[in-house]
Amino acid sequence: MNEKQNQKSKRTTMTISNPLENLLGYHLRRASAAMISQLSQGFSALDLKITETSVLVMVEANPGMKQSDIGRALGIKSANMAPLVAVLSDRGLIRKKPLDGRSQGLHLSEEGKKVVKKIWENINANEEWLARSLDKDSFDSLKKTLNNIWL
Amino acid sequence: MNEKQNQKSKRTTMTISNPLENLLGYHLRRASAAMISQLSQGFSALDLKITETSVLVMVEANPGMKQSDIGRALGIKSANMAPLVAVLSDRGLIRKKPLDGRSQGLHLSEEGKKVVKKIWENINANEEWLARSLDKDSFDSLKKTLNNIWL
DNA sequence: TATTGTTATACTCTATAACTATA
DNA sequence: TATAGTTATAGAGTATAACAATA
Repeated sequence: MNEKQNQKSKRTTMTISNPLENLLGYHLRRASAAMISQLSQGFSALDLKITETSVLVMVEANPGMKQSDIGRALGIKSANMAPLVAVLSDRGLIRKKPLDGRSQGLHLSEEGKKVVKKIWENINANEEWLARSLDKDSFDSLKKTLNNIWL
Repeated sequence: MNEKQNQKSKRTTMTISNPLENLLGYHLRRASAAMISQLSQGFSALDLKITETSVLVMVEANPGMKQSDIGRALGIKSANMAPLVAVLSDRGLIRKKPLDGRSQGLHLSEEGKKVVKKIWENINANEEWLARSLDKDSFDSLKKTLNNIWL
């Protein structure tokens, strides 16, 4: 008899009020966190972090590009790009070719190209997960709304 | 004489391709980061972190609520709630009142009530900043879309 | 047994400051 | 002078593991 009401709290059905639920910023933060958690889980099989995958995808799309340009495009500071690129280079996923005395162009290795294919599989699966969570119309309108506003 | 083309790169107008721009997940992450940066800046004047302000707002809306319930509502793990609540308590913004032998209800102090007013000023300013960035229709549809989906 | 709260610890991402070397 | 890249370090948020005390 009325078992549902007793599922969470035993005595009083003390309802929780969350004023943050009315805020767009709050939902933006929660939605982003949920998405990142989902995406990271997929990338863990490749032993890659999200920032690392974003750099690999950029190198694939812009072979020979300097890491400073990639960092600017992704909003990653040069101080954080340095160790990030070092890891990818040490793992043999990217190669550095000198452009001049101070800057080096980044290229994918053969191994890197294989890895990027798997990265895209995960990215596409994540977008589908988002689409499932949002329904098609909301997904499209959200993408259009957010596109080219931030950065 | 075509000065605009020379604003960014000197020699070649090497256009950067960013395939991530087509992804909703990417924009969600960037938008959330931009919003958090904006909001944190406002809270720094109060010497409060975003997670701390979210707890204070919840205590204001639910006086006497246990920290475990607040953590659940906000998606903050109990291991992270403990030091968070301790800081707010040490600063005299909240008070703990024992509910039973193991749980304690949280309440705002007078000082805490004053601080929450300023928190709301910052939150409202942030929402207005978001609305300005997005235009009214997109803002409303975004809020409706994200509402009650995540968590 | 499950819940409340705590401590310790580690990881990801981001930020600033200071620095070297090159254009 | 400005840019490319690096190192060191700190902070904010989140995660797991292990634990004591209580319901």
